[in-house]
Parts: sequence; C-alpha cells; structure tokens
Amino acid sequence: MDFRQLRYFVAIVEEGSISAAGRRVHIAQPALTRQIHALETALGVSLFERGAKGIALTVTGKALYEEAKQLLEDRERVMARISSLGQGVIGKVTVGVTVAHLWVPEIKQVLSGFRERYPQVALEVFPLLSGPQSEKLKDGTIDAGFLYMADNSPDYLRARMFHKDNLVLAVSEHSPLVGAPPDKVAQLSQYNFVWGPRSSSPVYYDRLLAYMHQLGFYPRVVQIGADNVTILSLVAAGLGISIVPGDCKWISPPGVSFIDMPELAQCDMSVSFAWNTHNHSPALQNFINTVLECGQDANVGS
Amino acid sequence: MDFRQLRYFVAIVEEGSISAAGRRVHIAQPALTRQIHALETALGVSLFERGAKGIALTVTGKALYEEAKQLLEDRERVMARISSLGQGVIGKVTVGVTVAHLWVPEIKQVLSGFRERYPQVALEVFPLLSGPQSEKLKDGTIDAGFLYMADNSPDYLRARMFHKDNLVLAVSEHSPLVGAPPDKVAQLSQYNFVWGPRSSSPVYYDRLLAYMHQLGFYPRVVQIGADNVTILSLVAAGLGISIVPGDCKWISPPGVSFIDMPELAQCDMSVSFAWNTHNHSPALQNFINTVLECGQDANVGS
DNA sequence: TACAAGCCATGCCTTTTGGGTATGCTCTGA
DNA sequence: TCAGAGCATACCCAAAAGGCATGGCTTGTA
Repeated sequence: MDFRQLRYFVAIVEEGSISAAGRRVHIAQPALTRQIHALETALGVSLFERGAKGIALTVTGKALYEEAKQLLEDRERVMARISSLGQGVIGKVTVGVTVAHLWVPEIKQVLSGFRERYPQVALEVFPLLSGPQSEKLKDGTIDAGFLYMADNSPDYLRARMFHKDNLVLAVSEHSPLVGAPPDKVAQLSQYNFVWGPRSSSPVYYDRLLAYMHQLGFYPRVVQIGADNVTILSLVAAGLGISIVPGDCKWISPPGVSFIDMPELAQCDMSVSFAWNTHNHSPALQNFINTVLECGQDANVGS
Repeated sequence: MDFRQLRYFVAIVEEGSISAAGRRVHIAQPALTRQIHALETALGVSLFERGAKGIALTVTGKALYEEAKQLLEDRERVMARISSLGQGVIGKVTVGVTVAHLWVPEIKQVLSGFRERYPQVALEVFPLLSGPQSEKLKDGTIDAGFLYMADNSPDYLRARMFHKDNLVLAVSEHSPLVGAPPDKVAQLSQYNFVWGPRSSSPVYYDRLLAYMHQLGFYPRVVQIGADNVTILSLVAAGLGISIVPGDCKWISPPGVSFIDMPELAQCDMSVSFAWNTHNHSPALQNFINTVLECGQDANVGS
C-alpha cells in the first residue's frame, strides 16, 4: 500500500469508475485496474463490487476511502511543512540584542524587515547583555545576537560589524559643559562621574575602562547605576556626568545632553552581529541574509 | 515522497548512518543514498549535513523524522484496520430477533457463539416482530434477522429455516385439560380463548388464523393480550387458554402448561434466518456463516 | 433482435525506477 | 602513513509501472 495506490483509489471512488478516474489522473484504465488489484491483494480485502455496469464500493472500501483521504492529506501537509521549513519560510529564530541597542533604528529596522519578509517565522528577541549573549550563542540557546564582540571571536562564531558607534560624553542639559564643550577628556577630572558596575557586563565595562586608561583618564566615580538607563537617569538628575556609547541616546530619559569629543570618537563601541556557524537552520540563514543585506543597504545609503 | 523513502529515512535517522541503515533494512548503501537524495530534491530541502565521518540531521530533517514516523504509523494502523474490516474481524452487524425467540437456546447460542468468535465485531440485537424486520431488512437498517418468513421471500433476501417449531396448546397448570389432554382442536370450542391483536404482528397473526381456519376451528376469544408474554400471563391467571408457538415456553411466566396436539404439530411455526443479499459486509458474512454452521451442527446433533 | 457504447479484465510490449556491485573520495584514528 | 568507515558516483540488471490492443459483459437503443 503506497501513496500512488491510495491516490488512484480515491480518484476511482470520487469519479465512480476506473475509466473516468483514468481520464482524471491521466493514466490508462488497465494500469489503474492493476494497481487496485495490487492494493486489494496487499490488504487481503475486496474494495469494490465489480459489475458490468461499473464498480461500487464495499463497506471496507468505504472505510479505506476515508483513511486514504486522510493519509494523502497528511502527506500534502507534511510536504508543505517540511518544504517551508527547509526554505526558512517557517520556523523559529532566537536573537539576543543588548538592552542599549533595542531602540537603535538600524536594529529595529532589521527586525521588523525580517518579520515582514518572513511573517511565519517566529522571531524571538531576548534583551541580553554581551556576556550572556556569548554564552548562549555557544550553547545554542540563541541563534544570533547583536552585541559587543571581542576582537578574537571563537571559531564557532562568525561576526560582522553591524552598526558603527563610539563613546560620547553624557551630561545634564543644565550642565555648564553644554555651553562650553571640553576639548580633552583630561579636562573632566574634576567632575563627578556616574559609572556602572563591572558585574553586570564585564565585556562592556572592561572595554570602556581600557579606553579610559588608554586616554590616561581615571574618572572620579561618585555614583553607580545598574545599567545605562539608570546611569542616564542619574545624569539627568544632575548627580554627575558619564561616558557612554552614543547609541544610548535612543534609550535616554529626557534631560540629558550628549557631547561629541574627538578623543571619545576614537573609542570604537560598534555593535556586531554574530551567529553560530554550526546552526544551519534555514530560517536562521534567512535572518543572517536579511541582516547582511540591511547592512549593505546602509553602507550603500551612507 | 512515498512510504518507501520515509521508511528508509527513519531507518537512517535511527541508525545514525546510511550504511548502518542499509544493514537494518537489507538494502545496499548506494540505493539508500539515492533514495534520500530523491527525497531531498522532492522536498527541495536538505535533510542531513554530510561529513566524512557520517551524517547529522538538519533541523528540517528532525522535523521530517517526527512526521515520517507518524505517517508510517498511520499507514500501519490503516492497513491493519482495513485488513480486519475486510476479514470481518471488526465491524458491525445488526440483527433483528422476534421477541418470542430471544430466549430460545439455539438463538442465544448462535449470538453468544458469534460474539465469542468475533469479539471485536459490534453485534447489535434488536427485538423486532417479523413485519418490522422485513421492512428493515429491505432498507438495510438491519443486516439479518430471525423471523417468521412468508413462503415467497423477495429476491433481495436469502433465508434458511433456522429452528423448527409448531403450535401448542397453552393452558393454566390448574386446568382440567392438563390431566385430560384433548385429541382434537375441535374439542376446545367450548373453552374461553386468550388471543392477540392483529395489528402488532400481522404476519404472525394471519398465519396463526389461517391454520385455525384450515383446521375448521374458530376460537371463542374472550380476552386480548398485547403480546405473547401478556397472553401467557392471562392464561396463567386462568382467564382462558390459547394456542401459541411452542417456543413461547422460553418466555412464559410460571403457571402455564403447554400441551402438544397432533393437529397443532402440523402447524409449522418455524423461525427462519434471513439476510439481505446486497450487503456483502465481511462481518455479516461471518455472522451468516456462524449461523449456518450452528444450524448444521444442530442438524448433525439431532 | 441486433448493434453500439461503456466498462472492466487480460495479455503483451516498452519505459521507468529501484537495487546491486564496483569504485572513488574524504576524514579519522591508530 | 595507512587501514577503516562512511558517503557519492557509475554502470548494469531486474522489477514494476504504464500504454496499447483486445475480449467479455451489460445496458440502452434503433
């Protein structure tokens, strides 16, 4: 009993005769007759009552008709599903995005663009800092991520620079620094700084601090904020100033002014897009392609 | 995508390699390789990641594995079901039995015998008088029946005499007739008779009356009972005597004596087994065979 | 009544497909 | 470096499926 026989069988049932079914499925009548006989012997069952005027279903045949329709429908369903899955039209993609970049237009655009092109793919976005993302990329909990990458990426990861960014100075909008921007970071040594704790995101913290040391600058930290939103809130409240990635302006509360400084502009804080090369999920490939294309578009546009 | 390919596919998945699967399903490895390639191109999908060390399922392949197992299981289930149905091992048989004969040992035996041999067949027994059974046999509401058949059975029915019976005299156990059985029916003309209404079973009633007329006897009816059980109750209560089929002793209340009379012994009231020849349900055929065999056994035994 | 038409079954032939053997390539582990 | 395991490819053969012609049967019709 294979799908071909079932297909012929339902055609015969629905057309009411072997000859008519032959016309429908474009198979000569003798071939159908033979296939049905084969089916009957395979099942050890008589499916039709043969008469000179034609054929009529037996009760057994009627039962098989229902089952056969179901089996054929299941087959179609499975084929469609697997096909879609293979082309990445359906499936699931889980991506991590650093909290600070969830509202960066490029990332928002790439996420909504993918959702639009592949509406059937479940796109799960996890707000995660860079450290956790690296771990989850390794163990496969997430398929891809937007994060701060170290220079030496492990071999199971591939990464592309996705969005250029650098450090900027964040001050209260009432700060005198707004009217008289400093030339050098060194000039800020007398200001109170709001800073973050290392524990929540060592990758980010160490990089930030490395830049400061490179500039020979050691901020006088008087306040700690758990994350960038908190830090900027404290800055807005006038409790101090801070140095943060420029993209933080997208998540900043009102009352903060961001000041570009040449030295800080040298401090690259670009966000990378990375994915696990061992995961060949077609949906993920489509996501990767979408991201890379968006990156190209952005490059072309700039 | 056919069942063969799915079968090979799950074998490969479960064995972890094409070669191993080949050993399991007794097919050479190249044939399997080709079938899997055919499956992949049919679905437009890659099912395995090929490496020199072997193969590994893709996410698509993993999805297909689950679906394929289900499809193959469905196939097995359908084949088993249809096979059983075709052999009459499962299915449904509806039979009518005249109320008076439900407790006749031969019928009880044939019903329980069938139930024992084909426990998976739903045997539905309807207590029906002969007239309704004829109608329902015609329209297919019941598949077979135990009933009083007219001599000329319609062409769509086939019937066999199932159980021999004749009329007997039913009197109260206190009746003087018990001690002095009459020789001739004519001697009963002075007795009060309990009789049934024609409406409930014309076939039976007309036949009974025809016999009486044949014997030149016209009972003096003083009581009407709706059915044989009621009639016998009235007889037991001493309200009159009656003439009933001998099988009524199986449904009789206590207090009734049945008297055989040569004239009544001539009045055949045998119950027939009949079935609709247009219904070729295997389960029904098995039932028919069971009944006919039981009949033979009974004949042999006698 | 005879005949045409429709339907299914069968026989014979061709084409397609599936499977087997031999062999090559690649990677791994000793 | 070499043996072994695993997948892919090439080539051949056998089995299966399909097409065509035909025959038997029934039904409807002239």
